[in-house]
Amino acid sequence: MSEKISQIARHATLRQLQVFEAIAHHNSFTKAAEALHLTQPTVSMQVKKLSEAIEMPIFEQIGRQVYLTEAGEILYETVKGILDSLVEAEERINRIKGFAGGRVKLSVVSTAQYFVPKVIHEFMEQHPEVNVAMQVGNKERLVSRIQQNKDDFYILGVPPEGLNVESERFAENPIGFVVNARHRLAGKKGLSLHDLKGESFLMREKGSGIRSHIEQVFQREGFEPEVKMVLGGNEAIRLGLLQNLGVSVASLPTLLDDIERGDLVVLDVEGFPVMRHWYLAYPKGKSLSIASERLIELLKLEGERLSLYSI
Amino acid sequence: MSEKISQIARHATLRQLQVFEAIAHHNSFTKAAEALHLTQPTVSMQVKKLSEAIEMPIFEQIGRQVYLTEAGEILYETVKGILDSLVEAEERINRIKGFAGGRVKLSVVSTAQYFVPKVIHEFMEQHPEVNVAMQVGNKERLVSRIQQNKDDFYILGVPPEGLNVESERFAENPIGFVVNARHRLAGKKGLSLHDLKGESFLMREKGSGIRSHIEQVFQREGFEPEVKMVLGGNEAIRLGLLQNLGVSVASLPTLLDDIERGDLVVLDVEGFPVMRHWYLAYPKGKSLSIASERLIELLKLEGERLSLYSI
DNA sequence: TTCTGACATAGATCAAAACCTATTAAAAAC
DNA sequence: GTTTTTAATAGGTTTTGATCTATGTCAGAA
Repeated sequence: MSEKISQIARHATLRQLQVFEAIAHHNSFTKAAEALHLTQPTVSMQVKKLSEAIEMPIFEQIGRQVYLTEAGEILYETVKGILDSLVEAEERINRIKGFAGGRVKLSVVSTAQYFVPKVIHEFMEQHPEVNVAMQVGNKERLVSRIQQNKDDFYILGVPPEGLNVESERFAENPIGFVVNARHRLAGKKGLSLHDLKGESFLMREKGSGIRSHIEQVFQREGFEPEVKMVLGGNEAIRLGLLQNLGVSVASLPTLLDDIERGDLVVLDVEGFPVMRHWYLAYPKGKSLSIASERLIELLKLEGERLSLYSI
Repeated sequence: MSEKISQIARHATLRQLQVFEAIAHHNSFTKAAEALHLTQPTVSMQVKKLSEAIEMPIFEQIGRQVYLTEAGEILYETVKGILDSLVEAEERINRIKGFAGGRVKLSVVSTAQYFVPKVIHEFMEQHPEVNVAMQVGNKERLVSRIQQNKDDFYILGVPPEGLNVESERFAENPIGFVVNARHRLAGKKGLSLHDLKGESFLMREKGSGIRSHIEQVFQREGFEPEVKMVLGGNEAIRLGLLQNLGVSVASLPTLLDDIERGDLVVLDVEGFPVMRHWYLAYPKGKSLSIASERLIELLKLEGERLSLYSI
């Protein structure tokens, strides 16, 4: 532990150590002065001060040569190490200033894991020297991590409240009716909820954020779907749809690939898609690294791209 | 190489690093201020300056907690290392200030090797943590080492001239007639050179410093000894004397043990012993360590002890 | 809402660091 | 013995470091 503060640290200065290093390196006060663009008396003075701090001579002059004393030699080894480590630290910091070598930590709610990794991948191709660490968790876990300042930023499905964070809606998360392309309703225009009566429904388990949200909408419209299957997890819904087992209400971005490929289609139902959003958040006072900012930028771009599908 | 001087070293101060370390350690400006007996604004100011030196924030405040930024974390690791290494250097230097851990290097002319090691041994018993390194060499070699400032100090048979050294006559090196205790002259008082005529002489080889010195004395007195044996080296002379093979002229200190034990005796010849000396020398400007000074002190004591036998 | 804890800012003082120029001192080289 | 090289000393200026008190701000806790 560096609890004990040394006399040296108390009374010496970094400048003195630099000058000392130069002298020891050149074995000459005058040469060191030249190298540092100083006058010779200046370096003499610095050495004198440093010697006083150490309470021992650090150089001895024999003839017209200077030599390190024993104490000087000990100090020299130390000082070389110190100056080198400062240079190294500075290099590392410069690297994170200018991108390379930095790391970005983010946590996302589980529903975001369908599109964030793709963006991270893109980011890492552009900046291979940046380390990205993504955590996935439920809302509770995210809130806890935010409070502990564990990550650089977060992606959530609802704007966090009560926490002191900057948050920003950055992508639309449209929820819509999806069917297999071969489904009999596929492609039909101007459907209303009533046209869906009697359809087999594939629904997420109770407790899913999406399901509770959708149920509110249905209730408002007085619509009661005939639920054929309750499937846990988004992936199960997706597989059900691909096998044309029925209609589902789902977050469209998570099915984007299949929709783009034409295997699944979004039904044109009045009042849908219902719009939810993704929120990007970070604690107030957080100083984001350039790398983080760049990744956020890419996420927003992807967010905009996704939003095209909401129209 | 620490040729490149870092921005940090240019603009930061050791004090700032200390304060920074304390804050990072306590995760609090206020706590750090207390620990360092400073006010909170003071440490805030130090951090601000340090941040400016680094050109990056090093702390971020989230709620009522402070956290290191990424740059801060890099800096923290470095700073811990720096402060620790300063403490360690200081400890090492303190050890040589107060004896332990130091080293003493000396070079002696070969004729001194009969009594110096004994003193070194005594010194090392008193200060077991000091390293002593003794080189033995002829005069030419010693002069070369002096010029290169290779050792802390030197022991020679003549005061070095032409070199810029402090030198001090520190022990007498009496040259006298020695015989076996059973020799017929042993114990006789008030002898003169003429009483030695006809005695068998054991002499060092030509070229020995002692022999040439003695021959000058003999010549001055018009004395011409009957040399029975010429023996190379001090040890050969000693063995010859122990076997009572004759009279010898020798450096008494080198035979001290046998004389004290009573096996050999010094003859009481008028004008003898002739006095030579040992000289202790070190370059002007040399800063001697405490350990060196202590060893020199012991050497002088031994020198005085030896000198008792010159009376 | 108000209170409290924690850092930031402002303004000021004092000490010291970091330089310089000019001169002195000492040893080595010529 | 004079010159040259190299460091020390003296004396002075300017900058900046280090620190204080008093006050402001802001988020979390009560």
